Amino acid sequence: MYMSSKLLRGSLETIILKLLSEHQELYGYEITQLVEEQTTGGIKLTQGALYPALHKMEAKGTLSVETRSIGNRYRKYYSLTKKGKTEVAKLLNEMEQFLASLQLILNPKTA
Amino acid sequence: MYMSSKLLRGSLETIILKLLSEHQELYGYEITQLVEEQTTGGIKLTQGALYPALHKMEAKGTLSVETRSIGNRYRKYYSLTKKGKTEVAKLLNEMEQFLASLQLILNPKTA
DNA sequence: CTCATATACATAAGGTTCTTAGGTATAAAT
DNA sequence: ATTTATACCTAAGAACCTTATGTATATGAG
Repeated sequence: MYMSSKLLRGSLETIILKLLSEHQELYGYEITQLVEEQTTGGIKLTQGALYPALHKMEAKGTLSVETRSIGNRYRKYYSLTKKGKTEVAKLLNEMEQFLASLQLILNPKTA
Repeated sequence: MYMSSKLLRGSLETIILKLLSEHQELYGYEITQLVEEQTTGGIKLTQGALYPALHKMEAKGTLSVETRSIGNRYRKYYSLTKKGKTEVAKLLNEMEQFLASLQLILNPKTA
């Protein structure tokens, strides 16, 4: 499990929040599967990046956790807090602004 | 002079190479101006990020430098080496792939 | 004419965020 | 029975940036 691109730097948190804004709750491993599926393998998260990110977001108060037993195992289900919902909107907005700027560099108007 | 977004992490080198693929030669300060103009202020490079990046790219062999006197001052003009031209293509390709993947997360097909 | 701002280079300390590498344990598949 | 998948975790180190600072010349405003 690897991440594939240093371009991902800085966008992991936004990606996690965005997915949780569409799924109500997700556990860590599930997030890595979702990202890989939705991007058809284009983006693969490393666990070394994912878990610390989740813990950080929980500490910040944007995510809440509920540990649930599945047979002899457990999963930690994450969901957005109220603060998290505000944060998604903010980060998605920032990302769109940035991507728009980046497009201006990548595709300069030939006008 | 500030950078505005942690999302820029990892894309600075690509941006510099892309601009030099369109301008033949540019000096450092000129690059910061160009980026700010082309993105209408959306992206502002910091000198603390720019100059080390230029030095690193020169060391890697993707850029060549020519120091030129302008009155009592000097400017360091950078241009793409042969290796640099190959690198631009590669990095632009990687960035497009990544952005395409990112779009799949941001705008999941509702189909 | 003087003082602030713009131009133009540079480095260094520190922080964030990742990679890489390891560790533990259960479940399923070959 | 052994490998692969699931599912959590941490730690050392690297990479890349921010912030702060330094130096020096040129220009513009009052």
